[in-house]
Amino acid sequence: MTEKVRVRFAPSPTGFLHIGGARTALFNWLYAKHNSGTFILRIEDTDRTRSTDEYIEAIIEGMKWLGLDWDEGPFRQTDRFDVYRNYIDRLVREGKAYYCYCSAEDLEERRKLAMALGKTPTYDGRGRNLKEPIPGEIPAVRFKMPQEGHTVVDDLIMGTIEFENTQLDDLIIMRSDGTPTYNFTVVVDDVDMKITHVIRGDDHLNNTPKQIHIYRALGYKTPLFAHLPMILGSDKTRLSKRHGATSVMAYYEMGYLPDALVNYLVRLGWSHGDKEVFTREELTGYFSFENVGKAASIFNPEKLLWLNSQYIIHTPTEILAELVMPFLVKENIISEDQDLDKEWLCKAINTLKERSKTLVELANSLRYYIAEEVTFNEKAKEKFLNEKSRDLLAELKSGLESSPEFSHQELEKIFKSIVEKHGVKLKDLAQPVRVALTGGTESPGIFEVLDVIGKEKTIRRLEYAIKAIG
RNA sequence: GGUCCCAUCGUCUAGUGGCCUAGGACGUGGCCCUCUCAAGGCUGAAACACGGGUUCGAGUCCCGUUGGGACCA
Repeated sequence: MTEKVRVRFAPSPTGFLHIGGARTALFNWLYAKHNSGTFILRIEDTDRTRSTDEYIEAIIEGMKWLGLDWDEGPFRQTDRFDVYRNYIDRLVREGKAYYCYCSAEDLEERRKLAMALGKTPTYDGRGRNLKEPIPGEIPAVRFKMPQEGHTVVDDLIMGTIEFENTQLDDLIIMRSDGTPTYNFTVVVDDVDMKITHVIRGDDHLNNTPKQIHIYRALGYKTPLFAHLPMILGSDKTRLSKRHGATSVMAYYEMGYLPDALVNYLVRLGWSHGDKEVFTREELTGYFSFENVGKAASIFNPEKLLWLNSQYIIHTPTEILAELVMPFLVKENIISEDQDLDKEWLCKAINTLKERSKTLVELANSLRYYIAEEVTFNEKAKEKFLNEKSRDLLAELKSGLESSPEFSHQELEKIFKSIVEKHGVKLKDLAQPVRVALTGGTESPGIFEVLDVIGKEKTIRRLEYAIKAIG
């Protein structure tokens, strides 16, 4: 009864994979997975002047990072020019398209004239009845749109939308330079690739009736359409560089986890009751267009950051240890060939994972565990490394030196005895120690920090701090 | 300019005519926990754009207004 679902993501390689594109790709991927269908990656590079191989690579890199694997492709339109040519010739032969000799300048002039008269600029179809080619001129090819009646788009998300055919201009399907146009090539590609569901941004909604007529002229059944609402920036305009990072890979560099970004993106427009955090399995299991909203949504970096922190907390520490390595190098915390003891690193990360919203933050917090020397935050030093704390630090140092054990319980005992002896609060000791060991006033629990740093290094740092007080 | 789409807290959203005194999440205020910072727990403020209908009853259906967005060049 139902044919196998085949969907595609068709970005044009005129830039990196951006947030909006990634969301479109994601919804296609989810729909394919949900229906055990096929997900196809197609590169729309007909615009040769703006398309580059670097961007193709970048898009593929972004897709891979997000874990949106495709089953077929990547296909490239530039490999298919002959195919388009054949279809265009056929349409002309069948009288469904015709040559148009109007130059771009003529058209522009007439448009201006119409605007000046307060009329809607439309193409008048003057080439339709041309019997003979005009010698010496290279024509474009226009598609004959029906001139009466209406066209219905049955959209899986937007519902039923009617367009008056009188509004549909005879569309250029091949420019005079021989290149086919977008609205034509998508249809041909989708037909050839047997696409069953066209899932794309709703910026394409107005093109859809035109495309439907091209399907019909070609003699093919139209696919089902699902137009996704747009993602907007904080000022409700199209998401752009003004709104901060829009390239997917920029989020990798800022230390985001791909699953967090995917989770964030899917909740932009789609929902499943009150649920906020999903595994991939849940996502592919639950996904359906019925729960996709129609309204555009605004990209909210704060919520993404929160989700990322949640994903970091719930990612197994061993995996975090792998993921953080490149960031340790990039942040100059370790050298490229430096190795860290895996077990120790995991212990360190365990104290930090619920305090890190990104991998970059995690890496930077690891700095005081890994580095040989601490650098004091000036304010912290001033406030906590002083005459008052010197004796306490010195006493702790000797207490640690004479203790055979370095366990959490033993440490707590040593701290307690010093605190009691001096009649001070634990924080009066803990904060100076914290500054001595980490350089700052914020860190995991002090006993955990001691445990990770180890006896020797701890004593060395206490010594150093005492000296610093003078 | 024409056409098309959209409209619930600041943001993402639940809501498919009575379950809504409008729920959840991010963010934000307060409190608790506490050696700091987080995480966590509790708690507060915060929305149905407006105006008409339809209906016993409308956030939910219809029409209009306003506002936003997209496409066509």
